[in-house]
Amino acid sequence: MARTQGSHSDITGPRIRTTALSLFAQHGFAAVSMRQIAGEVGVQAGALYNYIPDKQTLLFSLMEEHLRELLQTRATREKPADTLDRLEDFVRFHIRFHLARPEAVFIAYMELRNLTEENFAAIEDLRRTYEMELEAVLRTGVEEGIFSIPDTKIATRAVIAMLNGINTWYRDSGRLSLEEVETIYWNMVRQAMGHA
Amino acid sequence: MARTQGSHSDITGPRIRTTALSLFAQHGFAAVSMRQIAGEVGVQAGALYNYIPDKQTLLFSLMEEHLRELLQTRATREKPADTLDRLEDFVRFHIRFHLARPEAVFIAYMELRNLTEENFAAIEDLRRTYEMELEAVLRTGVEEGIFSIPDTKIATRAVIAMLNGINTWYRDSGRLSLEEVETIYWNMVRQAMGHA
DNA sequence: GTCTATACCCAGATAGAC
DNA sequence: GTCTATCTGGGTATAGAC
Repeated sequence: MARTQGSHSDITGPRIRTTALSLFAQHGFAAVSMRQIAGEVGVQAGALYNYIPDKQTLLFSLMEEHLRELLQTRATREKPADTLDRLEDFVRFHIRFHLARPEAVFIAYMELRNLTEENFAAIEDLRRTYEMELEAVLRTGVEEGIFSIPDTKIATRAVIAMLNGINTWYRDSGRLSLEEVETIYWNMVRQAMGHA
Repeated sequence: MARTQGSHSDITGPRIRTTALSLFAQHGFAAVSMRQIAGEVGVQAGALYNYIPDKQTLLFSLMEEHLRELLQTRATREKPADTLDRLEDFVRFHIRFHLARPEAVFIAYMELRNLTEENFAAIEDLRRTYEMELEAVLRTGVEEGIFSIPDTKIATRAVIAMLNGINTWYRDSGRLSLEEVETIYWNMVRQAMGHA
């Protein structure tokens, strides 16, 4: 993969990010070296620093980009008016979005320990924003009497944890289609929330 | 914490393990050095190798010990005859056992990437054994007609993921007691499994 | 923008004195 | 069983030539 020489600013920048994402997901942030990333990209380690200030910032920006895209995509989506439909929409959206980018999801959950304090706080803030939408739906449903759960905060966490678990086992080549998985989980979530 | 000199085989061995467990949970396996472990224990790095062959084996043995204790504890527990009671027993046991040793749980899930192929296979085998008990209960319940789930394998994973999520937020000092958390989750699980 | 070279530091693991 | 000392390799990041 050795590069002779030359200027490739449009290509190298994005390639560093996708390569780092993939390597961090496979081996973990701390276990991946800058030399390793550079090697896969096809440049020398020093060249990476034309694009990123340091390794920590690279990790943070990958996580931040992922969460911002999540919020952005969610925000521009048309939402059903009915509360039950809204929960179904959230569940199906969550599964689809997260299964489509397993590496980013994995990093965003597993590498929180490796963020500096400030960066950690920023990422947690974005995640909280996302989860608050789900909690709002659940609270509305409780007020309307269609859900029966004693604590919407806990129910929110339970739903998110259950859905995130899919990423640990789902494979495109598996025996169930994405649509089937969505439906199975949607039913479990609906029932768990005490919907009749 | 410098140790002058002398022999402490009964103390040092266990201390290495508890210290490593704690440091790995906090910073991640790859980010913790042998010198760091030795420093906290109060010995020089070289002395660690009187107790462990290498860092990889240390990680593996910590995970293995955790899972063996899980299986052991579970095996020697009296099980209710009724299927619904059995599921409730599993849920409450799982929550209690895992909340009691958050560091070991965290490592056993987060550091799988850092195991060699053989060690990974051994750990996954132990985990599968544990989860198979839950799946057996669910399958029995479906046959008896008290649960209504289309796929017991997926339901098993969903329940485990939901319960494991508790470890990411539960604190002894929080607003809910362990008993309350258990009951809330037990109800969500029961309903998710389609129990009337 | 990328290269080569390097500063500086720390990693895992071992050898041999005590 | 622990220490000190050390081997060997690799880490992040920077400097300066092209």
